[in-house]
Amino acid sequence: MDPIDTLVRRLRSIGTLAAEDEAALRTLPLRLLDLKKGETIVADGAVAKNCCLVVEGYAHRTKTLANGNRQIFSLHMAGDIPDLHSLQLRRMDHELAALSRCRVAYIPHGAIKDVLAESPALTDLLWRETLIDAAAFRAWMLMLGQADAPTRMAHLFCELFVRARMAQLTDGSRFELPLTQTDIADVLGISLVHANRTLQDLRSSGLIGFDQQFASILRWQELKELGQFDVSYLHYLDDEADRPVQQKS
Amino acid sequence: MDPIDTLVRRLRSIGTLAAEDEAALRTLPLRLLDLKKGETIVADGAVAKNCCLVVEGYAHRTKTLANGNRQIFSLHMAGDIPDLHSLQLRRMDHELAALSRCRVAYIPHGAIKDVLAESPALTDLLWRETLIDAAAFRAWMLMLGQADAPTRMAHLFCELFVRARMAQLTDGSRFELPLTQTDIADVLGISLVHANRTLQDLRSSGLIGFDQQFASILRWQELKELGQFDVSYLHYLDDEADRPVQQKS
DNA sequence: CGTTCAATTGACTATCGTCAACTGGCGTGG
DNA sequence: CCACGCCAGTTGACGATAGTCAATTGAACG
Repeated sequence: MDPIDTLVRRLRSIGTLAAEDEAALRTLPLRLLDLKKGETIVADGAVAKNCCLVVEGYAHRTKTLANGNRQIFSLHMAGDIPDLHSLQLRRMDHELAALSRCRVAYIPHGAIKDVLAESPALTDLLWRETLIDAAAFRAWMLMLGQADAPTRMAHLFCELFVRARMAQLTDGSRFELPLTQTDIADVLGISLVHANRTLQDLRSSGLIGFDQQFASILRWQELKELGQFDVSYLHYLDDEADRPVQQKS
Repeated sequence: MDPIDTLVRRLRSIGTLAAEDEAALRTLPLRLLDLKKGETIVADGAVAKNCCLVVEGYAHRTKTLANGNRQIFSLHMAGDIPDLHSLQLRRMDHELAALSRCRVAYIPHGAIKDVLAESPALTDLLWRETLIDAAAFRAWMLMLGQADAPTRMAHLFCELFVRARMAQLTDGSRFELPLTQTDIADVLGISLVHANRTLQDLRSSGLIGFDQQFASILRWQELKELGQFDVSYLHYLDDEADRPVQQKS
């Protein structure tokens, strides 16, 4: 899969990308890198000189408290640029790392700025992308502050499924999700033991299937209700994001 | 106080603002409005046509879950534009409202876009402002997911104090903070009763003073440690943000 | 002077965290 | 080839942080 294709698909799902802007993106110099699970992409406190486009697999952003507690802020799949903000905030206030084995493309800030200088429309679109990132943080703040563990977990699966589907990474109701239960616990802000028990509840009530590498949405409507999930915060252009899920027969 | 003065001060604290860009900002048409406590500024789901600059008092962003639980995402003081993101994300995914009696200035999107079209530097600066907003969300996600109530509360007072000081809204270690304990609870993601007890602990241990309208930082160093507060996520340009607090004698 | 809102307190409950032990799979190295 | 260690998942028992319910006080306001 061509790296820029994934980016173009992502941008087209949230806004209008003119042909000449797509052409400009395709001139960007890329440095491809394959990463192992857990490898740091950009360290907390580092001064970034590149942005990092996820091409395959998953990346995540994380911050660790003095007592060792870790919070995962976001998960990123093909087409995402998790550190796009570093264009304007050079010094990282958190860490970006590979969640699974993954492939990323480094793009120098200078090259991106050159392209943006020529296109206000593309500037708007990338700005919009960073704002959708922020909107997702708000959605997660709402979960972390106000929802119990089952709701949070259902919400997580809802968000990841919709994003994967919009990025054409799903096969029906099934998609790759290389998360350990420890990772899930750190996203949801609950303990590993509690994450394990909550996951078992979701599985046994037939809402989702999940084993290490793959997740399946078994009852979309019920999962959405449990997770209090409203897709609008992801700010996709069209209604495709909210269409029902066809189950495998 | 001139509305644009507060905005200029805010922008100068996080980046470089050229004289001609400041001049351009001063040409923006403003519609001033005085709001009562609790009044909605922009409703959840609304399509925004203006941005809203806080001139006096406090505004806040909030979202309510189906079960009635409310999470406050952020508090905003003079110089902030809490809905700057609406430039690129027209439809609100949360509500903006007055936290206390406050004065705001509406600025039409069109006027801002006209100014930004002439100045890439100002575009970068406002983009940066929205990204600092997102960075604050991450800091709060970390608290909501990983910290206990006393830590969260200490962190809240740390952040509000530093921002108020940078906005020149403090008098020594004292600043206006028109928050009810219900508001605090909704920021911290804890119950009102628990917020009340945690606040009493902070007061009786001598770290802060707080009564309805005003907060005082009594032991800055200890408060920072309890709140695990590291100012860097606010991305101020200079070190002033991290200087010690002089107590009143 | 009554009503409402904010703060406070006590008592009880429950969700969730911690500690600890056990299982199974997988890869590596002797 | 098998033993060992490591990692991920699972389970039980217990404790603690935090939520809920309920009642009281005091201040502000009309």
